[in-house]
Amino acid sequence: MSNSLISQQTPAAQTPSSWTITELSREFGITTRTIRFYEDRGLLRPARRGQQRIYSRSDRTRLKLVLRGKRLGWPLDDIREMIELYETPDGEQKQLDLMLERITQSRDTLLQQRDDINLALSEFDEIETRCKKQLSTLTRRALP
Amino acid sequence: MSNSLISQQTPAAQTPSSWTITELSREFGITTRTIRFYEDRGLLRPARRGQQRIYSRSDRTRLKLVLRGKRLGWPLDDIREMIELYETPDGEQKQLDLMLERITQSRDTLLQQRDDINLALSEFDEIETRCKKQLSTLTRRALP
DNA sequence: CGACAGGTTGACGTTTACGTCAACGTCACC
DNA sequence: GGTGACGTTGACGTAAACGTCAACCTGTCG
Repeated sequence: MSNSLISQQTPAAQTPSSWTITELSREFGITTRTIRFYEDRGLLRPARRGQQRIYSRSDRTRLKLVLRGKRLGWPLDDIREMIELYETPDGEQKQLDLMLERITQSRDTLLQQRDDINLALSEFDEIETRCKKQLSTLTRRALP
Repeated sequence: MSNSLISQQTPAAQTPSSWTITELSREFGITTRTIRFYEDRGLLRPARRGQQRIYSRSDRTRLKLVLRGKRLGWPLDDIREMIELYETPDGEQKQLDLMLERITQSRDTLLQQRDDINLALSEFDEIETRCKKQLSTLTRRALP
């Protein structure tokens, strides 16, 4: 069994098993130029039929991972490293140790981000409560 | 009572109540140039003594919020909007409605980010487990 | 055959978020 | 009164992450 989380799954009934660049761009709401740019930066490695790019199921998964990384505000280079964690096959001891270290680092970043988010969320709750109180005060004044 | 979450608190025993730009830059590990740039983009509004900038307790809190926004990968303009939510005083109905809408938007973004983080974290757990299993296999082979 | 949709490469432009550097002010201290 | 430490403004440079545009290839439909 492969170590990769990105490898091909058993083909589900209706979903296609390969995509063109415009199909992917439409599905994810990004431009084809962006997708090619990601390839240029080593984030994607689609197959070719002649000149044209063909995106496999795993290429599509990679792209999803890229977009998730973007939503978290990670730079592309960091995203590439992160994705490599998903695909690295069973390696040697040194390789595995390095992977574990990188996982720890990425996890620390994620946990920090999650803490930041939880703080912001609770502060927003507080502000929202105040707003609503203020609003009800206003309407009470308006209807005496 | 003010509506702001950033307003001055009762001065705690030891903490100073104003800072210079270099003090802040050292405390948060950013350059003075960056701090001035944030001011330029409307994220900070320090007082002046002559030409020099003086940062109050609330300026420092704002800066902390900026850095938190950066850790979440938000663009500076979005961070400014977010911070304005913290400071807007009691407004009129229209203003309050707008605030509530913005809070909802920011919260949606944060919740999406938190979902992404939780997904990534659980995937990393999975990868880590595999790595460790693989490692123990290696050491078992090494010591027959 | 022509024309058109879809894809490719390369060059160049643009925005964001800073860094770098030069020239100048100012205050304290020796 | 010079000389640092600290601070300011302005001009310019830069890396990342794309967008824009032109020129070209390729299959296919009428």
